[in-house]
Amino acid sequence: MTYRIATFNANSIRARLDIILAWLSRHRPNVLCLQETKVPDEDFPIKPIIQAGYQVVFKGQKSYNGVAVLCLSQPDEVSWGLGGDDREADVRLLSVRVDGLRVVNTYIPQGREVGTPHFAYKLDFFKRLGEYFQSGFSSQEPLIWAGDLNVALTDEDVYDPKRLSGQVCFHPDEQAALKAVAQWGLVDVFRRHHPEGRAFTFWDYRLPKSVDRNLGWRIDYIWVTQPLAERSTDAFVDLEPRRMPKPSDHTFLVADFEL
Amino acid sequence: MTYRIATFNANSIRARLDIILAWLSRHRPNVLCLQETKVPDEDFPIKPIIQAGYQVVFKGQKSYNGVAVLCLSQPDEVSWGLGGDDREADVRLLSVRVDGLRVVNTYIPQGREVGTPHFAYKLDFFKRLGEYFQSGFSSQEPLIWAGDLNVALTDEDVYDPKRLSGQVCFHPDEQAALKAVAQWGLVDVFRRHHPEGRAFTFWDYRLPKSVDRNLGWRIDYIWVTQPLAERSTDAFVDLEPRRMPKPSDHTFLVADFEL
DNA sequence: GTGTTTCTTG
DNA sequence: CAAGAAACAC
Repeated sequence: MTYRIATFNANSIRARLDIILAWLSRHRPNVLCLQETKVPDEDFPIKPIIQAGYQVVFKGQKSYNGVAVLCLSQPDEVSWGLGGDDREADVRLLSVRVDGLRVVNTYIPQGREVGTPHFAYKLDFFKRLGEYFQSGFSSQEPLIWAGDLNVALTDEDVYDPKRLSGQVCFHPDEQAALKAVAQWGLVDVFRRHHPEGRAFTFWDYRLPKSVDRNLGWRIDYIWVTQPLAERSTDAFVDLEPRRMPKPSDHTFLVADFEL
Repeated sequence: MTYRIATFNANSIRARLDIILAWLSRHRPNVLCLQETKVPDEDFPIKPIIQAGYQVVFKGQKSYNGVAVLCLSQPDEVSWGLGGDDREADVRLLSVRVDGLRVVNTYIPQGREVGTPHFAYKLDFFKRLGEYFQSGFSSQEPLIWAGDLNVALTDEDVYDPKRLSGQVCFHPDEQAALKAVAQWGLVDVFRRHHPEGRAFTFWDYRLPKSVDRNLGWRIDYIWVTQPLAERSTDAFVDLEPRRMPKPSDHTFLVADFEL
């Protein structure tokens, strides 16, 4: 049976609720990872999601960050954050076990400007995430790491690699940090199915007509361990939600598996 | 042929653009007077109005006030304000000649609290408006005075005359000031067709369920000189726009004439 | 450009 | 309750 997992940076789950519900109804993923829900837990829109037939786990705060995982099956073994006393990580990393799979949903810090404390925090977040996988899981087991990673890895992953080289989200230090995490034993399922070619998941609101001119970035990912890579049948970006009225600046990335 | 004129306090023309365009398309008034456009002239949404088949003249400012007149025919002899050096009156009174009629669109000051300088300005505005009609026009000619006058005249014009008596927008001094203007030779076309009965044009956002409980005020008017009063065939309040999502706190008042 | 919050106004 | 402004973040 085909098992579908998707990821979407909603940029406010409340502002995007209609788009998300329509997308769930149309694509019926087994799991949807959401980032930037931007809502305190007491205001999270649980009801319409339940009504759509999904289980939901989440953690958020006012204004910034916030992650959620929606599942057709009941998830178990839910955990948040990277351990230690970094409470911000709790609204950036949400891990669930569902249908016998481990799903780790992350909203990696954006980093603001190269050289700032925010940028250092981003690199450190990757480092701790690498340790998190290393010490907590086996890459021989089926594990999915999905989310907005706020890093484009190659020249094919940004609209203008020359101009953007060294900028935040396209800087060698970030790329190395992300690769180091993946080195543990993760495969970029989108690239597995599309080894070359541009396909973006994010288009800045601030660039006029960025979608029409395809001035985008591939910064949302679904990485999987080998047992799942072997069973992956397809991966694609769905442009449609980014072309709807009042879109997020990101769109949905989808991966299918034959389980 | 039936000639239709309407007035609407939009409470932001940008926030109400869809409601206004839908209403224009459905009711096709020859003239629509708008108040509280709340937009500087450089940001006024001219294009969609032209595309709807209307000419438009307007004057506004940031945040507060602002008036506009939309016409199927091209208006001429456009003027703003009451003369003198009161620049606020320029974004509260807009006069056009169109189809051989004089249309004076006003957004009368709300007055804030009885006894304040704002209340005094409101009374003075009425006084100067009386002089404006007296010295500039003949009540034997067809003239229309429309807009948000921020005064309810009778006990039939507010939801609770006992409680509201003496309050701002239902105070004897305001009522006298409005009547003194009308005394020049103007007929309240809504009351001409509905000599009694409650029919409101404004429901405060702050009163819970004010529309359902009909806790309203009749403070928007279309007044006409005798030549037009004789030709008036109907006048009505259209509740529908006040029941739509994201409504203004006012709704449309309409008057039809056989010209 | 599009979210968020907080403030001010009616 | 719902406009607008201003500040902040991405």
